[in-house]
Amino acid sequence: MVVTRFAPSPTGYLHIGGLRTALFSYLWAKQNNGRFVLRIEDTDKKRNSQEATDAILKAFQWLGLKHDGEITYQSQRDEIYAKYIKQLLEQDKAYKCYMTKEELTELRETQMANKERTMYNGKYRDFDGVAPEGIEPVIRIKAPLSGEILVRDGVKGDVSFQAQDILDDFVIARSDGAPTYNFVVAIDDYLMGINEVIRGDDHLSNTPKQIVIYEALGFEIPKFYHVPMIHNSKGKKLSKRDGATDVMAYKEMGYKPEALLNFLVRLGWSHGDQEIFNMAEMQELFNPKDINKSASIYNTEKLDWLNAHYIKNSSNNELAELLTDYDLVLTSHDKKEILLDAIKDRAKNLQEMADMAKEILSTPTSYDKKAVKKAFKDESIPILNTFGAKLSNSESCHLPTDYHSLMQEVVDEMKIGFGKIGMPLRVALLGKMTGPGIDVVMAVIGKDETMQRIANAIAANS
RNA sequence: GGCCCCGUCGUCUAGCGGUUAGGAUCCAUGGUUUUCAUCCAUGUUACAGGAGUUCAAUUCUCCUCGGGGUCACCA
Repeated sequence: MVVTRFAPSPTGYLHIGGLRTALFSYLWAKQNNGRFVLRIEDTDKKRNSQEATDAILKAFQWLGLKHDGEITYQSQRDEIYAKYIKQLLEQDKAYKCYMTKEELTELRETQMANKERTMYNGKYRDFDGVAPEGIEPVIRIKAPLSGEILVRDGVKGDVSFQAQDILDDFVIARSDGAPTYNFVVAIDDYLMGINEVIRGDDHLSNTPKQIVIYEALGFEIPKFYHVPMIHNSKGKKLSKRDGATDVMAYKEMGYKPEALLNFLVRLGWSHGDQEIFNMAEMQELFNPKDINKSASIYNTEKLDWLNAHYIKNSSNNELAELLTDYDLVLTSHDKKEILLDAIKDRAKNLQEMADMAKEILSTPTSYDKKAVKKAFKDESIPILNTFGAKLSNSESCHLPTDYHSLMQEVVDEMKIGFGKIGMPLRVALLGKMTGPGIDVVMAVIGKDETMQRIANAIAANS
C-alpha cells in the first residue's frame, strides 16, 4: 500500500508551495488506494503554534483535501525518539559531544579562514575520557567518513553524494534532549509506514543525512520524489509579497478551490496537452514520475483563466451559495438565474462577480461622464420617454425577451437604429456603457425599478 | 565558497536521435455580440552558448555561462 504524507512545521499558514506538495502526495495516495497522512513537525518548541496547525487544517477543509487517520504531532513522541537515541548510543552508533557552542563557533571560523568546509571535527567521536563538568552534551550520529551515498529519486534520478563532501557527525539530539529534524523525520516516516515521500527539492541535500539515520537504525529507505521549487517572477524563492500568501487568501480573492487545485497540479506536472483536470481526473492521472525536473515560476495569468473557466461552468445554485461569502445574498431573488447567467461569463473571480451583481442590483447614484456625453444625448430623451410609456402600459414584462420586444417596437415606430435606444438605456440603468444585455438587466431589476432609473437618469442628465 | 539540482515561446508545458519544434495562457488582429465579457478564427514569440558522438542532434557526452537549493543544538 502506498502511504504518503504531508509534514509541515507549524510556523505559519499554508502557502501554495506546501499545498502543491500536499496535493501531489494526496493524489498519489488516493490513486493507489493508499493513505495520505498528516504529521506536524513541531519539535522546535520556540517556533510553532497551534494556530498554524489550525490554519493548515482550515485550508485543507476549504480545498476538500482530507488526511487519513489521526494527526501525528512530533512534540508528543519524545519517548519514541529517546528510545532510538538510547539504542544508537548503546550500539555505539552515536555519542555524546561536550563541545561548547563557543568552541564550535571558533572551529567554524578557523575553517572558514582556511577556506575549508565547515564541519564538526569529530572531537568526541571516540572519546573515552572523563566528561567535562557542567556541560550538557548533544548527541551526534557517527556518520560514515567516506564512501558514496546514493539517493534514488523518482524525479531527479539517481543523485550521488560523497560522504566526505557533505557529512559530518551531525547532531541528532540537542543538549536539552530534544531530537533534531533529520533524525525524527527518518524515524517517523519509518514508524508511520510512509513508503513514498513527495517533498520539495530543498530537501534533496538533507536526504543523505536521513539515509544515514535509516541505515544506522536498519530501516527500509522509502521512495523519494523531490519536487522542484516554485519561484517568483524574478526567479527567486517565493516570498510573502509575491504569492507565498496564505492559501485562504485565495478564497478571499474569489478563487474557487478546484481552480487553485487545477492550477497547482499543472505547475510542475503535466499529462500531455491536457489543461483542465477535475479532482477525479487528477486522482486518476497524476503520477510523480511525470513531475518536471525544473523549477517553475508563479504567475496568476493561468490561475485567473482557470478560475473564470470553473465559474462559467458552475451551476447557478452553487454560485449563489458561494457568493454569500462575498456579501451577496441572492437566495430569495426571483430572477437570480437570469442574473447569474448574465454575469458568470464576465467574472474572473467570485469577488468580481459579487461586485457586478451588486452594481446591477443597486440604483446608480452617478453616471459616467464620458458615457453620458457619448450615448445620452438630447435626442435620447424622447426615445427613453417613449419606451418608458410603453413599459408603463405593459402588463406582463418578466423575461428579457419581453423587454426586448418593447425596445423593438420603439425602434420600429420611431424608425431609429437599435443603438439609439440601447446605449442611452444602458447609461440610464447602469450609469455606464458596459455590462450585460440591457434586456437582461431590465428583467432582473423589474419594471418599476427600470422606470425609476429611466426617470432618474433623465432628471440628472437633461 | 564546497556539494547538489536545473536550463524549450514572457509564463505553464509537450517532446524522450529524423517534427513545418505541438498545446495552453498572455498579447495583437478579425468575426459574433446594439456595448462589455464570453465564444470562434488568425497571428507574433522558444530549444542559453560552445565543443564533441552520430549519416542526423532540442533530444546523448563534456565544458562554459546563467538560475536555484543546501551547508545549524531551524524544519
